[in-house]
Amino acid sequence: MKKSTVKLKSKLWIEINGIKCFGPGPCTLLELIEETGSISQAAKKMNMSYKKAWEIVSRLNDVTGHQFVLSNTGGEHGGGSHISDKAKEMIRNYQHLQERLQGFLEREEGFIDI
Amino acid sequence: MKKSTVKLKSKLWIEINGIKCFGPGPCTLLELIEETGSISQAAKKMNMSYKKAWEIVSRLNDVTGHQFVLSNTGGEHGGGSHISDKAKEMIRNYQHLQERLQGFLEREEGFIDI
DNA sequence: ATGCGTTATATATTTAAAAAAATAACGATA
DNA sequence: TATCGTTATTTTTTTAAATATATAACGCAT
Repeated sequence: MKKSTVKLKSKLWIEINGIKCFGPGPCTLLELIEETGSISQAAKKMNMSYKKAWEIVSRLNDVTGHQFVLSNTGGEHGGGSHISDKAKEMIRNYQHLQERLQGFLEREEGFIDI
Repeated sequence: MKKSTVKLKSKLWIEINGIKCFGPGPCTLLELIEETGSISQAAKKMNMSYKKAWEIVSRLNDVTGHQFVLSNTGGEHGGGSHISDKAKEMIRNYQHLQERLQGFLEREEGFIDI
């Protein structure tokens, strides 16, 4: 008889004025926009449709009142996007929070007994 | 200019052998089964289809190897269900954990600045 | 002017999840 | 044996989410 493995899992997100706008998906997306310089390439890298990526960016800019992502259309390579310092700060905060939550869950996991 | 309200939210669940089996839904369901003595009435009370409720119960019994919910079919009132001590223990553990997580999030919320 | 890759947006299609509906079995009771 | 409300299960329908497709605009380069 094999002992079963018990794991605590969670999903963490931020709501602004009641609107869910920042979780694991948006966080990864922002990182990839920074890395690739483009929303469409970022979306492709994480197997997300451009439309969904655009909606995330749009909602983020909208609800925070900050320009998390700045975009240009046209030009040499068709345009592109990059993220603001505010966005970078948000990424850092979220990741730090995520790590602390992970620690919390791992400590608690020991107390779950089935 | 009104300051926007920032809230940290999370969802917490337990996986056994990689299978998600206990979260807020199942927890409420078990409580209502205890309260009503029936899966169907419990499901109705929380606006859940009987089928989904039954699947939750089935998976829970299956994956834990414990009889979290014990059912009888037929008989005076058509049968019914009740939950085991193991299930009650699980509910307590989960709720306690949820409370501690809530505290964690509220403390962290102050550090999020947008 | 034409081509390029991108942003921006709307529309259509597909997929997955949830709910609803239908059916059978069960066992006490009348 | 007919009735009852439940559990148990399958099948159908509805709903929601995600994806795919299509189109226009943009501005630089050739």
